[in-house]
Amino acid sequence: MRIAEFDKEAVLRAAMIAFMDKGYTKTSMQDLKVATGLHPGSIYCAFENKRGLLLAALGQYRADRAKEFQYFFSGQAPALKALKTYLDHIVQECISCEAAQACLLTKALNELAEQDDEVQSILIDNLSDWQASIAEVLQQAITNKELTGERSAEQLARFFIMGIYGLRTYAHTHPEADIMQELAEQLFTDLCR
Amino acid sequence: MRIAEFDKEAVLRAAMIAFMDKGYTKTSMQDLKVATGLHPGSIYCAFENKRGLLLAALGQYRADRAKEFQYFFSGQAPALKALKTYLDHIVQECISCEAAQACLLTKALNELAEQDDEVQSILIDNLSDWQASIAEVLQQAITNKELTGERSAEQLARFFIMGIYGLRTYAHTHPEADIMQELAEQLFTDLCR
DNA sequence: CTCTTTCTTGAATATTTGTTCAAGATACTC
DNA sequence: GAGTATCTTGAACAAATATTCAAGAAAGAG
Repeated sequence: MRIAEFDKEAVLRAAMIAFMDKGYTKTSMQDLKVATGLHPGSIYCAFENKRGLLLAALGQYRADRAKEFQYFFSGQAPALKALKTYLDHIVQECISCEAAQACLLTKALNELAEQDDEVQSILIDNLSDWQASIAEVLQQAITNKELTGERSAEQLARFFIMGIYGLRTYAHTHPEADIMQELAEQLFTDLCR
Repeated sequence: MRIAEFDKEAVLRAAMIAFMDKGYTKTSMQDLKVATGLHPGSIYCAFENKRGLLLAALGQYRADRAKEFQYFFSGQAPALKALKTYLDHIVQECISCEAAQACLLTKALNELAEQDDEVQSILIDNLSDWQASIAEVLQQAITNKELTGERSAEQLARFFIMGIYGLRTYAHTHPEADIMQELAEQLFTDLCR
């Protein structure tokens, strides 16, 4: 017997960053070797192939994001306030574009949608989950009368997520803090009207 | 003497579509040969290399979009009404995802930003131009009292463009007509508030 | 018609890519 | 401590890729 040496989560996070940095196609096995510290053989043994590594990384990403989400919304703060804090966090992520600021889901979606059906459906699943979580928060806000309920929680969630997609893309051209914050402010205000 | 046989604009449009379809990296010379009908030698003779073809295609794209923009905003319709028509047109583009629905600029931005500085700055230039054009339209709407002017034209233009970025990405997951139209409606309403 | 210039062709090239595999290393079991 | 199962290593492989180039084709000039 012999036990695997590497830390799977660490490897997957390293792969995530590499994929976000250069995109799936442009990230070579050489890049992945450097990023993860794993030799090709080990990668193929553990994840089947490059695509398998992407799938595993997507799984890890989903888990990480779910934990993050819980952190932001498990507190005592009113739903809408928590949502604002969450949005600010995302904006901060966009601004401080260290290495790979982008969301792996969005990045992969833009690159691989309509190319790889399985990946696409995984991405859509993940994003739908996320949207549902946001909708729950918004429903809570409506129930608490923080929002009028004029627009449904689902409707608002879709709009909110569209906004974040937009923010992320916008950050590629103008990652300046003041502009990004203004856009987020505007998005949030329109949500509350 | 001998004159070139191929139609440059047609070739560039074909290349545009190919690039939008698979992304720059994944579009092989073989793909480009099929798409454009040009043999590798001719492509290299006319555009230096694959990257040169992308740059040329981006130029053509800009010209085409500028003409399209003029078409939508040269009429007699009030500025805000024209903007709504323009937005509807973009939504329609997103829904009917024939081959490559995406905007070449957005697509390339998501793929190549932070990879190729020259391409990135060209993209930012183009998108800034576009934003400025939208801002002009909005300024006209403010002058005509179609809008309150509570928010500046530039501010609104940024928000509008962020919204379109978001719409385009959202279409990858849910290209259903009703959802897209609802999102666009919501975006436009919030612009007018 | 011939010459010359320029464009076109597509096979050849060099590079990069994802992937495999056999030899070596390691740690657990008995 | 020997045996063995499993992991690690990195060189080797095959496929795909961007690019080049020399030969062939076409069109205008003289």
